[in-house]
Amino acid sequence: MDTRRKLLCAAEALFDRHGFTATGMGRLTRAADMSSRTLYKHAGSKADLIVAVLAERQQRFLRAIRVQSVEALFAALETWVRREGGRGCLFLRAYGETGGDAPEIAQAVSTYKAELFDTIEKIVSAETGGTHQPELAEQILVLFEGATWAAVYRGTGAINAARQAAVALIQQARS
Amino acid sequence: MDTRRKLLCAAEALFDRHGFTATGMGRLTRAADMSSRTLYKHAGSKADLIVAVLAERQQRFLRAIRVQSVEALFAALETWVRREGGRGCLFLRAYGETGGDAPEIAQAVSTYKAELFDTIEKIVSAETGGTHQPELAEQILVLFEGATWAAVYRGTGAINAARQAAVALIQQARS
DNA sequence: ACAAAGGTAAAATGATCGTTTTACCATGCA
DNA sequence: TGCATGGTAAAACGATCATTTTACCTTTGT
Repeated sequence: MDTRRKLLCAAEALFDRHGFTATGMGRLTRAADMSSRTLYKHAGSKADLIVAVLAERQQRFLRAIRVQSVEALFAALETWVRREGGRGCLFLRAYGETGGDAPEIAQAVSTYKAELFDTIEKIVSAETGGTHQPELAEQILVLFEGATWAAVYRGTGAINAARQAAVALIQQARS
Repeated sequence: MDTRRKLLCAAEALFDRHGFTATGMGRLTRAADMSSRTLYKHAGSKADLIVAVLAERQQRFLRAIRVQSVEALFAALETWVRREGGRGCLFLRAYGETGGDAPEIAQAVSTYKAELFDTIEKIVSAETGGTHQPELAEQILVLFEGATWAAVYRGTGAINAARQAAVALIQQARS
């Protein structure tokens, strides 16, 4: 089923570059190079398509930041932004566009963010000698979120700043 | 001209709660309790209205965070989020919904972010004894941005975490 | 040979979009 | 008295929205 992948790729790119609501199904069928009938047979509805795009993005992004140190975490984010461009967190953008009025999308966002926090918590724990430090993990999460968004208007320099701040906080916690 | 203020207030609330694109002019006229003719005479167009809302928000928000310490900066953010709710940065949301396809909105966003960075830079400078430290200021900016967004899904706890991280970074820079 | 599967193009559906128009009503000032 | 000013309601505008329908074309496996 190459069709579904083609659809998801086109949809992810368009949603990311032009926004979810502003991207119409007409533009999607053209970009994915398929008839609207085929699109609806695979996607179900636009909301379903958004959820599918988010699910695929979650897998891809979490795999991209599967690292073992805080330093590498921010390096991975920088690589991602250089490759894909930085337009903020796609999940929060989806949530913001619907105002939480679409429960399925709100659910996808909270699932992703929970897993993101979990990922960061594990990295932080590994760097501080296996100790549980939820407050420190939350600080790193905030830096990660901030780097993602600040990169929109300040470029990858913001990610570097975040990386240095994160390293400093970790080092301070270790002593 | 009470009419214009009524319009801007209603528009800001609806845009914030339901998104810019998803908020139609019909819903706006109902919320602002005025005819569409009156609305268009004051607003010009929807894009103009969005720009006007952002300009008003910029003034209001920057006034709310006009403080003299990093600690107070994050306390002010927490107060804001408690009062107005945390749905992320309205400017970046507007930018994300249009994908930068609307130059007037992109301009409003970059103007605001420049002034925000300036504000933070001054606070940081005051706290480090008048020295210029753009890297430290950028770290605080990233924490501020991250706190704004992480509060969407983690509540005000994320702002507290950011505040503590910021204070630690400032203290470390002072020694 | 045949039928199911999966695709196409193109038109139609009804709703909603942003915006403008038409026609009217109050107010206050000259 | 008269005439701007600033508002109202309601209809109409053409465009676009998400979605469905109709009718047809290729594959592919049995």
